[in-house]
Amino acid sequence: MLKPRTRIQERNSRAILEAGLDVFAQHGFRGATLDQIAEVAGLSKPNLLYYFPSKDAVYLSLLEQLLQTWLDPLAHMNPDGDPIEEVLAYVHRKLELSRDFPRESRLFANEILQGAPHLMPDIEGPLKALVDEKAALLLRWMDEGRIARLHPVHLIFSVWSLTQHYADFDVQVRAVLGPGHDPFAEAGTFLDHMFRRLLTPA
Amino acid sequence: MLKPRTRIQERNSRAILEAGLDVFAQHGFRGATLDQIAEVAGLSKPNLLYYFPSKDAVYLSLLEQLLQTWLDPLAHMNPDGDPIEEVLAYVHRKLELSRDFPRESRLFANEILQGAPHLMPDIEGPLKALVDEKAALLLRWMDEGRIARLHPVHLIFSVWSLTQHYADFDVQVRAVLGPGHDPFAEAGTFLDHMFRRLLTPA
DNA sequence: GTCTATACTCTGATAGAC
DNA sequence: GTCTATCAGAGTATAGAC
Repeated sequence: MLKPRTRIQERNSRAILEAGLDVFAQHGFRGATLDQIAEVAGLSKPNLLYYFPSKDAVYLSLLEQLLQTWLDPLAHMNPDGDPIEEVLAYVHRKLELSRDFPRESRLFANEILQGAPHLMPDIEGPLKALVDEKAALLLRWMDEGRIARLHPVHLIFSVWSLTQHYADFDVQVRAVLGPGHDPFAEAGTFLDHMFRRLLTPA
Repeated sequence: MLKPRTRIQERNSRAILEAGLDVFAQHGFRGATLDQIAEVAGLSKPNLLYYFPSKDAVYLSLLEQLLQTWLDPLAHMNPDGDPIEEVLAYVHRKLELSRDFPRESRLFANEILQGAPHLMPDIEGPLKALVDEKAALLLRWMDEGRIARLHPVHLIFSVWSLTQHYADFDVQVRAVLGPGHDPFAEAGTFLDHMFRRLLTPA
């Protein structure tokens, strides 16, 4: 990406990333076209390529920011807090991400569906390391009898899948619920209930 | 699709649909190319187009079969069975679908991520109708005090998201678990535990 | 910095030989 | 039924005027 020096460059760089997020999230890397991204960004295609040297560069620039944002809620699970409230706070933060950044969620989903060709190193590295760390914490809480005993890694998977579903399958969720629903508000109540019930020791 | 009349036509039609499933599931509709599908199928591109008139025709042919298979487990939830065992059986059947037909799951995910341009009528029609029917059944069971009270539609969403996650995010699941794991076997145990705990009346 | 023009490749689809 | 050849259009990317 061109290092932004002027306000115009700043604005156009942002517009391209915004547009790229739209298009890549909907159609995946190969399904997205520079034509479409340029149109959404309100630029000509050559002008887009003045700011980013290639389609790949736009995609990679988007992915770079993504994983950090994605892992942040899990990283904030506090070892010294109340176990059940910590997990619930994590669930709610993750659901808020789905609500506020659905395109980022779908971009991530597309990348994984393609076999994670760009993100695999990050998944096997920092992501796995963080999950291992937090799984150990959950296990300690289970050993201390403060939350119910469950496979800690699959517990984390369940938080991911349940929250991301509301971003990635948004159109299906809304179509099935019908009009007059607030999917994310209902999901918040539902998931709070669900995990509280699940985690409270027997 | 060409109506198969000979064994060769039968074999080639199948090979094309198999290959199309591979490629569409990984790259989505726009990201898939006839070149790649033909290569995977072991045919030339013109020969592929002898069997299917267009790229669209291959994709639609795959989608047609999909929804029926996808809804089948939910349709089989029996109003006269034991409520908790019926839901658990549904969860296990859905997880088996993820294990045995991961490409179909990813094809579906891709279609929804794109905004369900082809499947929306089926989602608003038969799928919503089936969910409404089964949600009413779940609600009856809740009213009778035979399962815990939860939002029935979001309960169904939770089954979808938790089971499909193991197909759609397979590479991530395996990378995070590390070697020496059987994701689907562990998920079966985990989800059985989870829903039993969740659904048992207080 | 942005545009027009264009090079070159890929993609979906067709024609016609065999 | 399958292949080679090919077309028109879309796709990524570059050159060069302004």
